[in-house]
Amino acid sequence: MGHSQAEKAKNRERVLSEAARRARAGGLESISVGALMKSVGLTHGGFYRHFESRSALVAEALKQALADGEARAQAQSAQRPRSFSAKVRSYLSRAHRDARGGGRAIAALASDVGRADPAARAVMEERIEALIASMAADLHGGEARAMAAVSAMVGALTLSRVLTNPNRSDALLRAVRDHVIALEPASRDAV
Amino acid sequence: MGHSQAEKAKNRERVLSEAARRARAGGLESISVGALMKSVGLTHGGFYRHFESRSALVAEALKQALADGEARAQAQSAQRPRSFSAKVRSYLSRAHRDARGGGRAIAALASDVGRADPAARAVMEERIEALIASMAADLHGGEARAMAAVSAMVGALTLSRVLTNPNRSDALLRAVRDHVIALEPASRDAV
DNA sequence: TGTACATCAGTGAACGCGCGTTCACTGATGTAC
DNA sequence: TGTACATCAGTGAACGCGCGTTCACTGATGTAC
Repeated sequence: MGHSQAEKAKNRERVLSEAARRARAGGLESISVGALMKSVGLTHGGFYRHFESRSALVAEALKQALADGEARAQAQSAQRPRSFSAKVRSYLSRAHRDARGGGRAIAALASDVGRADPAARAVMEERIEALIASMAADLHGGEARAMAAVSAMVGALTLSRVLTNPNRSDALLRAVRDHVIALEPASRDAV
Repeated sequence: MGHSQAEKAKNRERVLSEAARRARAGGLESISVGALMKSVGLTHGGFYRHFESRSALVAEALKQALADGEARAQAQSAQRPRSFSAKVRSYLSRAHRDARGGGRAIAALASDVGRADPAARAVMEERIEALIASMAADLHGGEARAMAAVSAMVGALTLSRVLTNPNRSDALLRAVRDHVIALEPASRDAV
């Protein structure tokens, strides 16, 4: 059994990213110390060599969940910058709706965080503002339209995960996708 | 101490509506049998004269939370039918954002329910479809636009509850409110 | 380079606590006569 | 109308269970000499 410093750092990261995955899939409250450690192949006692408490982990897991989602989105657009419509299509895709543990974290965790303490809310606030700013840039500075776009995307993803009728869920995603894409001036004016 | 049948029915309703209030404020998982009974002035043991289990209560509380929200909305428009823009203004008001235990339940509970069993999802699905249909009627049959409107409203309310900066939260509500109101043909064409 | 020792990641038993649930009991309700 | 009795809403102690957390221990790591 190796307990080197390098392995410790690696284990900490494995615990954290598994916690982030669980948070995205089942909410922040679904993170349990025992189940978490078990799923990375460790026993619960060792948890406290990495984190001061469950609550400290949850705070970090929220950050990690948000960062993971953005990293994934940026990885997709790394080769060449993706168009506004490609971003919207990806966000409102069936694959994203069904990727419970994957996916971006804002939609999955927004109502959880809305009920949480101001510190957690501030962490997510920063990511929401960044998303609005990024959309506003795509929309050539229209912040109001960017807010509408982000709200519609987050709302649609959340609602599509409730609908049990797959056709209706798909239809909702498609309708909102087309609506948001049409907010882009270039696509409106066909420049 | 009176234990009449009339009082039993009244107590059951008090427990249920308190459970619905707690669900809207803190999520379905925030309902605890002990705290719930205490807050209506009873002891925990009596709970099982009214509900088979906590999980049975949660299912009913979800229905109640959804029904309460709609009852409140309908009460407002009882005197005279409210205009589309009045409905949107009310939904995206600061008062609604800040009414944690009051308010309508879809936005507060959608991500919780999205992770829940299909039965719970079907309960909320019905209310989502009804809301889309009602908005579509206001929008003269534009179901796609109604889906975009509902998504934007639910998303904006959820996100506005995360933002800690009150000015930005207000700005988000205003931007989405104006955007959604502009979806109504009459308001666009100024008939 | 080799040896002795301190460190500390990880183990697994044990802890207190809060939770949902059960149960024997109480006493007002409401029915049968 | 009055009396006896069964019912059952509500009480509060007790239960098992899972949870977060603690702790004595193990043994590989990595440093000091």
